[in-house]
Amino acid sequence: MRRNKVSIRDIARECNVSVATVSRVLNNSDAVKEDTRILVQNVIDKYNYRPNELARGLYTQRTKTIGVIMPEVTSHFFAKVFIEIEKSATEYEQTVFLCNTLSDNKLQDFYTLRLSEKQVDGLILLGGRVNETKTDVQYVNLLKNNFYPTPVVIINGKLENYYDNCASVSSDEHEAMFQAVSYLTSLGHKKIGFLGGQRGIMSTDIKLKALDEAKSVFDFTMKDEWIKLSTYNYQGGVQSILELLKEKELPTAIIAINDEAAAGIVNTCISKGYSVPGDFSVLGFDDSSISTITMPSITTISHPYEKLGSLSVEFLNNMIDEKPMKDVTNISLKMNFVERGSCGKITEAAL
Amino acid sequence: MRRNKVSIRDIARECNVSVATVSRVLNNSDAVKEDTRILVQNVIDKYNYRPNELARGLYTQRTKTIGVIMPEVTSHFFAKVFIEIEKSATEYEQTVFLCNTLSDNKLQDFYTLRLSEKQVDGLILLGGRVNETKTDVQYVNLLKNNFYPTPVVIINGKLENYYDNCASVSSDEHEAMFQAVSYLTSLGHKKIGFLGGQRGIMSTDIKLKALDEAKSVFDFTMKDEWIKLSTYNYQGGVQSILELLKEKELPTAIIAINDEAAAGIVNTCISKGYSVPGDFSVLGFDDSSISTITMPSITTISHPYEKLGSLSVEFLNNMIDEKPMKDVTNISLKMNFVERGSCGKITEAAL
DNA sequence: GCAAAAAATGTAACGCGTTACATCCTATTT
DNA sequence: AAATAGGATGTAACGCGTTACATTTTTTGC
Repeated sequence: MRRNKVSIRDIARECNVSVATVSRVLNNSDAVKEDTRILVQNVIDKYNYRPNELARGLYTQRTKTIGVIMPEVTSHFFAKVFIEIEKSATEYEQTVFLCNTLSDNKLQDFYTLRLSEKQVDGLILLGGRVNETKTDVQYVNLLKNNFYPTPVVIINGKLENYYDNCASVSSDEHEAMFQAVSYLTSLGHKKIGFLGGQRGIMSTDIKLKALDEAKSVFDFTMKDEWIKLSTYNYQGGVQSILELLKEKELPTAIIAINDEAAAGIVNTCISKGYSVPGDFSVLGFDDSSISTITMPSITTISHPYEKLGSLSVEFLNNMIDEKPMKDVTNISLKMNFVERGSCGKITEAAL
Repeated sequence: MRRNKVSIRDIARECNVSVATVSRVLNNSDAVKEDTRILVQNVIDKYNYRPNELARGLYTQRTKTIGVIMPEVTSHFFAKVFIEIEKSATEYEQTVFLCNTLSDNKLQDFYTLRLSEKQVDGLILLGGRVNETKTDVQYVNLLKNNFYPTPVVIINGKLENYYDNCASVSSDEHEAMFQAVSYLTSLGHKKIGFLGGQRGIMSTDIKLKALDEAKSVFDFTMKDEWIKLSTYNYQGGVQSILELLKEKELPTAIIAINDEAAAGIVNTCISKGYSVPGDFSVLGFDDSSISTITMPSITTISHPYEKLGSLSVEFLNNMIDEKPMKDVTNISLKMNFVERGSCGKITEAAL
């Protein structure tokens, strides 16, 4: 077996003090005589000794570790949120386990159990399909039976009423959708389509619901044939716009599930000879890096990434420390409109 | 303090057996009478008991955890490699800590110590600038003093001769550069420029060196003024092409440090009224998702992502298990040419 | 039916920090 | 100089699996 690192007992022996004293020096706790402190610290430095976090965690019941479960970091949205989570976690002196489920429920279960065994102090769930569908019920049960009472924060999802020790942080996609419609109608668009995404996933369901509700507030139509769902990526955008273009009557504005899909839509329109925004205004979501790459660049609605990350870590830590949450356990944050080139005033041509 | 989870002793008590027996059931080790096994397993299931990995790791000196340190997951290349690392790690029953340094050396040091305290079984270093520069020497010393003897694998970097317990897995960017030049010269290009990247980082240094060496094999020129370095992203591509366009004489083919930069180059050329590949052939690297989004799409040279991930995890585990490495501790993998639309035969116009 | 071998199970130490409690030492008070 | 308070340090239990070794139970062989 590999040689062991030096332990607190080794340090204590060399200093002729007890392990308790070394521990006190390590944690700046209680009183240690200055002479002793310096003596011990010197030996610690001499050996580059650092306490074993496993042993520490075993006793303190706190690992200073949190888990993050998401579908895929290769998606720009998730990667960006992750970076913010990590930044905040570092402020709380926490390290994060990142688990990519690749949208596989089995893998999600597996990682959840794994994280529980690793004694994470808390879990952040991202992009999950936690609502009323069947697999969700199953996952919620797994959480209840095998993860409770470890706290969980869900980002852009719903877990309240299902798991006791939880909180949520969301982008207000409902309000964002109203912003979107308000903007598009102000440009003169009266026919709006929706492309990409998938029912059963929060960010699609919410947007569609909002779009429907917006009908009673704004003057526009949205026919069922103008909704083509598929996936959350570029290819999904391509597929759904190709589907849409088969219709006899077409909308003049298109809201895409996200910027990746919007990019697929923009490029496909252009290569089919349409003009964007001349023939179609295309609006994306997320402010992904891709949105500045297409020509025209994509007008989009961005998530409050930094807040999304920092608040979820803050909420999680409040629960970990069992601090009162001031009744706010579910928060919804405003999304930000980013105007670029893919939307424009309705033109003669489009009518 | 939060209530403790059920422990192996609780299970043992309820079963009227010793903890050793429960442990044996958990690990399928030694012989346990079938009756006992079933009895114990039932109680384990009843309580959804799962052993505490901290305690296990404390004794076995193995945490089944590895660390990955990289600049940023928001970069597509790193995210893709990470996904592959995670897949392979899962096969080895390992969980991974992901640390993003945001290219900050301090943060890199910090995370390295953190991972050491967490007793990771091994570390994979990605995109680091480990070679002869000053900060590297400092980092290597940190590894030696505070991380050794935990094994380290570096992807697309060099650590041999600096750290004892290490291995490396690389994309053969040198050979890839020869492929690139061979391809471009075969299309008739005799003037090749190089844009993006940064000296001191392996993937830039190697490419420039290879480009230089290729001069004696292929018939082309590469003037110093045609090399404009900046960063690894879209903006870097934009900046460097704008710099290049100020030159009196211009190359007809451009090799970009990666696809993000290539995208910036392609789009900038187009918006300046040039044609790609009519006026400039642009070749990228990495096969990032962005390369299929620009118009034209970007001809690129891809990394063997899956191998990069799986071999680094395999090497790491060989070192963890102290298996002989058959003398292969540094491996270089062939990159793959992906022909798309951004390169073409040299035209009259470009001459 | 008994001895010996084999199988099953138990005991207790171990890995390594942390901390409640005990003990010892120094300084202050009278 | 003795008593006391308070500061400094030590002792040992604890958290929870694992495993070497010891002990008990069962099986095998004759």
